[in-house]
Amino acid sequence: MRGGLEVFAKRAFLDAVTKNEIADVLNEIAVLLELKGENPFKTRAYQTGARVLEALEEDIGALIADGRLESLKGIGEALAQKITELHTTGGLKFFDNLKSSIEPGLVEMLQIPSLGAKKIKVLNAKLGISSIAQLQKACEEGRVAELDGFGEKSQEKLLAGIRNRIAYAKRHLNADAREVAEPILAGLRALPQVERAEHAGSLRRGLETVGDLDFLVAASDHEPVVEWFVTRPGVQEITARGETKASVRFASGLQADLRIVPAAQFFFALHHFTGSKDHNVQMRQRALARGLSMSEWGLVPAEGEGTAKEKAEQHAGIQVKSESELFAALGLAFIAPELREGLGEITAAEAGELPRLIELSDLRGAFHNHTNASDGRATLNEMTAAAEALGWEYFGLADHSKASFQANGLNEERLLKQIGDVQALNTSGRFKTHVFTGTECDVLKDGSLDFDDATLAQLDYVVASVHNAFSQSEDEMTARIIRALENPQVTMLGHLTGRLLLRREPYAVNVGKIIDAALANGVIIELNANPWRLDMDWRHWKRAAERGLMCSINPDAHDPAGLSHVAHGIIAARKGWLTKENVLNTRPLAEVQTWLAKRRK
DNA sequence: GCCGTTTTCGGCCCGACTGTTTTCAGTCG
Repeated sequence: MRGGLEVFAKRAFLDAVTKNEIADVLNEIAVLLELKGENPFKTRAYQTGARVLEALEEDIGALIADGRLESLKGIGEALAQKITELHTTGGLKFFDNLKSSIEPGLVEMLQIPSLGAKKIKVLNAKLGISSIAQLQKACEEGRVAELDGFGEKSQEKLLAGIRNRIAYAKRHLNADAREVAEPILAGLRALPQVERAEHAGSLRRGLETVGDLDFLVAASDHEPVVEWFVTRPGVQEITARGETKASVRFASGLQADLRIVPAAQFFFALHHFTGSKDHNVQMRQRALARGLSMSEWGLVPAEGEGTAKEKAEQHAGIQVKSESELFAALGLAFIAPELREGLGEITAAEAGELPRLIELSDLRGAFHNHTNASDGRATLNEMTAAAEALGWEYFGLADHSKASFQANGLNEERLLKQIGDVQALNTSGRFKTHVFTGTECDVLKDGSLDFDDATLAQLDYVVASVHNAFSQSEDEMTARIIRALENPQVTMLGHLTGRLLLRREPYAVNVGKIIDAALANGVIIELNANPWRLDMDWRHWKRAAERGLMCSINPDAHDPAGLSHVAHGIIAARKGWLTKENVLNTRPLAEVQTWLAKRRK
């Protein structure tokens, strides 16, 4: 969110403000209103408005011009006025005034666990605290514990939160979190008291990074399960421990939550804790429209006395034996966890228009792989053997080109020799897997390619990738990549934004224009399946694929184990609503050969 | 601030845990 605002400030005068930049401002307003102690429903209205804009597929400028903003559910008169002012003038007086009325240190204090708007207000009013540093000092001097509503424990917790806030705020790669989660899940399932166990949350939704782990268990006896959970190796701190819920923190900062529910409620709880928040809100609203109240406890009549939990315990509601039955109870087809982001999946499920999402078993091969000829760690034979062991019909080689000197990129001479090696290997019949010759060819600063067309024409396919001059302006970078896509020798674009999740920001590039150019030139955009990359981002795929963009799920493997990266790519592809028809490497060998030949003609 | 087959006011998703209370507010998801 903060990043978005910086972008907004920088380009406010250059160009029309985008819907995502407007959404960032609305979210920021919500935070500020919360700190002011405004009506929480007003705060929520701004957040809802931001979500509506983020999910908007139509051009915001057209909506404004036609005066149709208020036709969007969640946008009323006041928000429409503010959105219009932001879009047309690049600024918003209301936002400026609000910002200047609140000390920035108060916003920063929200990062500390157990500290919300109300407590921050008290700290500010009673002790004059308006920054994390001042809060730390007050805690150390024992002044916070003396306040009404605070105590010794709160003070200690705040101090710990301040000290650890960097580690706590850190997110974790989905792949890393999964590695921690799988043994815990297996262990839970092996406990005699446990009937069912699943992980939930953003890990189950397949989000590229996750903040914490969520485990859900149906168990007859709670205490032994909680005890087992909080004594896992690596647990540094038990942050909560109740009868049905426990939270622990690992040394890495990763937090894990355990929730125990009765078996009858398991699938309601699984759905609830798989989220996302937006998906859940929409599902609850749908339930309410049908006279039902939905929670992690169940789906019960909204009318009548008692809480949802009490009604569920009296079996007053609908019983389900799977998530499919839960969706069916609301007139919906089963929605895969990866789609539960509140981005149109409920409407599609109602209309029976959910896609049949791609699965790992649909893959018949993979492109964009390295060998020790450049910066890989295995030979051509070893990599081909690994591809054969996966049952793949084909394996696409793509070592670096000479401009990637740091990666030992191949020059023309070495590339031609490699082509000969591959041809010899294919004709030898040593492997059932066919090897495609290729290159990951550098896109040079001006958009020209690192090999000339005659050299590229000798290959089966070409991946064009940017590996240097990341600091070019958005216009330069966009033009550079488009020029590469316009070269008929290029088959696919590698890692579109160059991002490394949690490590390196994407370079500035206009994704929309790149997608337009790829469509216009019949070029594939890769979904780089390396768990650090997952690039192009899943958020762009749904719309792009609807327009006909072809995807290739590429492992970017540098050793045999790296081929399994495709599993991460499949998850990202599913989040992008992709079916096997959208992805080149689900097709049989002969079809792929035809496709590649046609593209290069 | 938004919304409406209960329509211009009065709701707005819901529950667990913690710490501080002595019946509950705040935070979190």
